[in-house]
Amino acid sequence: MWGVPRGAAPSLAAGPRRVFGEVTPLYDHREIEPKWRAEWERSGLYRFDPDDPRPKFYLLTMLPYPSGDLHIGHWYAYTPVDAYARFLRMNGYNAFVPFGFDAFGLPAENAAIQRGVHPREWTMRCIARMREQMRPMGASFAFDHGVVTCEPEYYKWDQWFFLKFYERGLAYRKRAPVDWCPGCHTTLAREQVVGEDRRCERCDTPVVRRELEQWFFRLTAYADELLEMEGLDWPERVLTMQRNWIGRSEGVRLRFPVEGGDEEIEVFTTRLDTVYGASFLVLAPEHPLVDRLTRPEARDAVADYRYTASRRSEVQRLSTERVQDGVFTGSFARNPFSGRRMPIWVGDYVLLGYGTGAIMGVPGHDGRDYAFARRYGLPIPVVVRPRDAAEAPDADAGPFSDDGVLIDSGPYSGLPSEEARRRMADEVERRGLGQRTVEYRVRDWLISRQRYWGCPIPIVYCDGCGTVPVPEEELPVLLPEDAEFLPTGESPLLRNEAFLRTSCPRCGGPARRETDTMDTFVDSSWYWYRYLDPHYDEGPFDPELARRWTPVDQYTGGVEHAVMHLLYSRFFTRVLRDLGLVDHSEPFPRLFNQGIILGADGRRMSKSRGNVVNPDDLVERYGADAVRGYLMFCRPWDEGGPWQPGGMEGVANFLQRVWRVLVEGSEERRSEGAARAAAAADRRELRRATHRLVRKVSEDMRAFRFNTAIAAMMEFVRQLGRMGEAGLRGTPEWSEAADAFCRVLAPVCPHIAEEIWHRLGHGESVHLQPWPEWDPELTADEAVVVAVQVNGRVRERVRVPAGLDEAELVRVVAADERVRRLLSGRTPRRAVGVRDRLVNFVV
RNA sequence: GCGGGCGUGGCGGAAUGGGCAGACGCGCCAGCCUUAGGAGCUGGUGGGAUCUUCCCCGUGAGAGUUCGAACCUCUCCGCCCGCACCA
Repeated sequence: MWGVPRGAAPSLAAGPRRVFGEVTPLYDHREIEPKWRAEWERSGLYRFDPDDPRPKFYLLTMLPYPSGDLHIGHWYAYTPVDAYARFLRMNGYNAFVPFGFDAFGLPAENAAIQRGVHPREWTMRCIARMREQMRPMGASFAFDHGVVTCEPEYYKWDQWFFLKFYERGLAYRKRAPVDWCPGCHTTLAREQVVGEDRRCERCDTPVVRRELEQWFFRLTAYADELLEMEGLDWPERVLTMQRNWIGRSEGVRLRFPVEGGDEEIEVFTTRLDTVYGASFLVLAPEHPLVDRLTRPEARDAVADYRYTASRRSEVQRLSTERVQDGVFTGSFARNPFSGRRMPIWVGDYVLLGYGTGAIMGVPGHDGRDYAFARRYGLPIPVVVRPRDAAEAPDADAGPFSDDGVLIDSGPYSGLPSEEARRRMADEVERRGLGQRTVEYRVRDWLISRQRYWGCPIPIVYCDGCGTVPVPEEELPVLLPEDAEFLPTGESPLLRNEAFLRTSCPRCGGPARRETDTMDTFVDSSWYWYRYLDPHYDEGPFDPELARRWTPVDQYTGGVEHAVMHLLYSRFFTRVLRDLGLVDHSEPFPRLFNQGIILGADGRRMSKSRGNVVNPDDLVERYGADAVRGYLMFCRPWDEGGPWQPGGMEGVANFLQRVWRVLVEGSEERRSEGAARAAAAADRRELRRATHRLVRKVSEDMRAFRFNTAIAAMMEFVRQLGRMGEAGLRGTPEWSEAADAFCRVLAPVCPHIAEEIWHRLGHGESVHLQPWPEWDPELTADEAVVVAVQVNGRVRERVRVPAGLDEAELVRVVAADERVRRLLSGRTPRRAVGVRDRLVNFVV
């Protein structure tokens, strides 16, 4: 029943083997892996039951975009998730591990343009293919709970959320300078523009600036709250990235009166302590006051400058070391602290989108202002000196931008920066010049995309009523199936009359639909709630299930989503909370980032580079269990790196050995006859090894240290093989060892573990067994070898009873014959003992 | 520039409440088995000296703390990642 048919080609890793002159049965993954997968599917082994009374565990992995081809990186991300899920179940948890697809997005639409396939069909084919490629992994995921975000029954609720956001003023439309990707023919959120040369995160094309009317989600309303991350068990760098991205800074808004009128210029500063050193003001070129403040004689120069600046943002700023330039408006303001007359300049190193779009120039204490002042010969007052320097720093030596002690600052002279800021802010507020404020770097989330393959924004425009939300009962606003895909770069929705033309929900008159679709990050900002019951139709998700099953207990995924997806999801969850839909603020209290596997050449895997490692080939050759095992063994899960093709063999050999020791070995014993009487000491040793294995694997699995867990299994099997030779087969200790080993192997290599489990004579699946327990008593050594050091150098090793305390250990070791010889009569000045480790004699 | 992380054999990596550095695996070497082996088994494998033992040097570099440092402190060097005119 399990011999390899003569004609069948055995897999390379499991070549025929001769024992006692005949071909013996061998481990053939091609036979057992499909067999067990079919069996698990048939018996519904991993069917999810939300009402199962065992403690729940929601284990979630970021849903992938269905690119159509699974590569080894996907396996690297998902295999440990499956192993951990199996581990949890064996530990008594009802683990929910759904798997879905982030199915809207540009590649499908581009495929439609290039190959004439409808995006829906393309996407569904990709999903089918990826599911097919996932199958051999034997993953215990709840695929039937996996949402596909391009399904109307899903995106209907994106639209529903949009309406809720709109009602609360959290979704709004405004005209603003936005980032446009010429490659993708759409606007992008600020988070999707990367690098110092500002490229599109998807296609790497440099973005350009455009002034457009777009929909935004008011993320900034939650900026402060999103900064609260205490208690999140997340990788430090992700926390840091989010903190930096939100970029909170405390400061003061301060108004400077303009000479000869009643205009005022408001600036934001975090360094109010330097206000006596402010010698000029700079406005962003787009600042609304520029026109009014520009004197007739400066008009041409300012207009020129603004034009150049506007072009500059469209072309790329190639250098970060660009000079700070600008132009004088001809107007002056007065410094309300020093009384100094300050020229008002326009400069594009000042950004309209941050603070007030205007700054006070403090060249003595800010690098950019310094460069600007130098360039245009503006005065450089020095008003702060370093704490430990008695003299004022020389203005020619460059700006001093640290905190220090104030000088030449009227009544504030002599105060440290921090205290001065406090008192000066009091004065600002007292005199009505401005107030303390907090500024954030994060912007509202631009969600409009000028593309077809996304969730339509449920808004219509009526000549009479203006912007009108689509009523809830009319959702979903369906994407028209009959769209035409042309390489014009324009959304097909713009030319689709049937979609475009509608009637106003308010007055019934003719109206036009919004043609922008939503950023696909909207789809992925709440999907884990929908997973619980993907076909629920009374709301976006079943609130009762959400109450019991969320937040997610453990989230895993790539670090590339550190700001985008994770920030949006945290924002969404807070809005859901404020809508009364969930009772928590953080969707993912625990996050783990797996590393990225690169091509063997050390570069990112891509078809164009030809360095993609295909899991199908590896599975065919070595079997899914070996591939799973190797991926979990090759490095710590949070580390990535180049694919090392050679390493596969090691795990394949390990599984061969497992088979030989546990399956073939038992045959040999039967054919050889009775086992030799096993020594009692060996039997104790075997139990010790078994219980230590269980302890080690339990601890490592819990902490996601899969590589060392597997190393421990490898060591154990080697030892087990030796024990078998020593005649321990057939003993109760052997049975315990084989039994426990099968169970700890099961999460990592589920197929072979199941096969061996059954061959050991068990009827029920190994995956339904409880995780083995270890007895601390049994893991303890009876005797240990401790190192004997003299002056910190190992000179001898001595076997002593385990568990001696420091004093006893030193006494026992010092009494040893070889140690006495080593010390040769010298009396140690000191002896340090470390239990079960070493003794150090200082002479 | 700011922030986060990391430097251990030929390679991936073990070992950080300071305590025998290099677990486990790849590769390499030797032996066994074999008609054969790109299979399997056994053993060896940081560098140097000696070739049996004893010894010396070794965790990016240098210093420090300590009986004892890959681990703690300081300085420096290098690499990776994120942000980058944010006032």
